[in-house]
Amino acid sequence: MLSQDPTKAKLLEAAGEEFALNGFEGATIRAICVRAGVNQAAVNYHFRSKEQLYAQAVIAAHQCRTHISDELPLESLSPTEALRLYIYSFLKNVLEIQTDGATWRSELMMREILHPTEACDALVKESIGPQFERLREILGRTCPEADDTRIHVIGFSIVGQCLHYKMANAVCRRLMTTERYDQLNLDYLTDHITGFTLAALGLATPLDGAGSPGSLVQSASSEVLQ
Amino acid sequence: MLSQDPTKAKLLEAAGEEFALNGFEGATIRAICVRAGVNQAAVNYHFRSKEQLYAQAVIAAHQCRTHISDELPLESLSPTEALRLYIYSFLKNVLEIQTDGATWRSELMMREILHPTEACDALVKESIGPQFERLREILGRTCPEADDTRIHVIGFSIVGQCLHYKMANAVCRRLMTTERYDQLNLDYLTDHITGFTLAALGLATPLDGAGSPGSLVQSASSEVLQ
DNA sequence: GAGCGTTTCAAATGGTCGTTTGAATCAAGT
DNA sequence: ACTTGATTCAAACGACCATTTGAAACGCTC
Repeated sequence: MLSQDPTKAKLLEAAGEEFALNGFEGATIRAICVRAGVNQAAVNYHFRSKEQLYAQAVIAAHQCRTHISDELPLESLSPTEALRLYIYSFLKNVLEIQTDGATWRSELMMREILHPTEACDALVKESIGPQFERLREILGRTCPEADDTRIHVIGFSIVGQCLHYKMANAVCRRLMTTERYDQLNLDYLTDHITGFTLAALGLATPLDGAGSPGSLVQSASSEVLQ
Repeated sequence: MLSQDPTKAKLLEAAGEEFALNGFEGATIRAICVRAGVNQAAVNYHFRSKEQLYAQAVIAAHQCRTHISDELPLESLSPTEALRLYIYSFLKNVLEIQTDGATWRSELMMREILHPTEACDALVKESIGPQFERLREILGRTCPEADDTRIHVIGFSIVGQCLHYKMANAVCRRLMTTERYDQLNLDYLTDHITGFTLAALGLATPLDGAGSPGSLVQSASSEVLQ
């Protein structure tokens, strides 16, 4: 946590968890302060209101997130390898298979995405935007002639596929038997979404009759395929 | 609205709008009753509590929705044409380009998907499930050898791409310039997602260097491409 | 250790929430 | 016209909410 003041830091952490769990309206200052172990009046002293606390909590939450954009050596990989690694990392965050127990951060982010408040601008500018920019760099290499709009919608197709397992998780569970749902681990989904996307871009053979991800296409493949 | 009682019907309608707009915690019984033009005590008389009203409102809301599964002649079309029509109809619902002003119904549905309550089971069973079943029928024709899990994840890839423009709408806007965002109308997105998906399945040529959706592949195309 | 600005605290404030109440009103059978 | 059961109504209930208050506790300089 960036804040030097331990009370503010504890409040931001506790507020993030409570807001993620119960939403803005559902979370109470009382519960936040109990969780933080501070007096109830501290919220209105350090922040001016519940709204301000929420905004600060959202910003603070994603400042602690490990950013894909910061750690992955995407430039040193081929476009297809970079894309696979990006999807893998994205899914890993989405599926909350994280070593630390900070599963509430992405939950808070989903709430802000679906029902944006004033904190959304900061969230996009500092976290989502740079992360998406890395994806656009990869796609710029796979589709050198594509215009900016096209790059964006291809990016949205990739991100949309990944986020669906977070956003509509409850529905996905109910649409499948439990045993089939349990097959959808990180590796399976990475293979599927990567294969699906690479085939769409002509960088791998299409999903076969059984729907399995195809193999990589050799260089200069796009001419061959057309 | 199915309910014969006009008071219950007005309450369910008003509750749906308020819950969609403000969420369960944010919506108030007072505001719902004002919107419905009924007395405040009517909620606890006709429904037992706010929770029950919410559950009934969610179920009532999607019972009025026009179901893709009911009206489209998917079986009479080729798989590729059926898929395009399905994606078009799905996007049309998602983007809320609907003649009636019932934009709040899909909003209520999104809330229930992201934060499911007891109403989620009914929602999946009666609305989402049958709709997804139609998609699975189409995909069963395009990927005859695929197992059930594979059909599901391919379906999720399609639905995920479409829903992203609803779920993450605010983020999509902020990631693009306004003029570029305005390009993303129903036709553009239908072309893109259909082309992306058909290419991934080997039913169309991959997106070209400019990222534009490719043309349809002739029959027995999968052997040619491999 | 006196003075002073900052931070914490228990308690209270006013407001709004979901729910309840009991009387008023309505509809229909006799 | 009277009875009876169902529905509506204005008003009030207790609970909980975010926020405020003023005193107490703290950290620091002189």
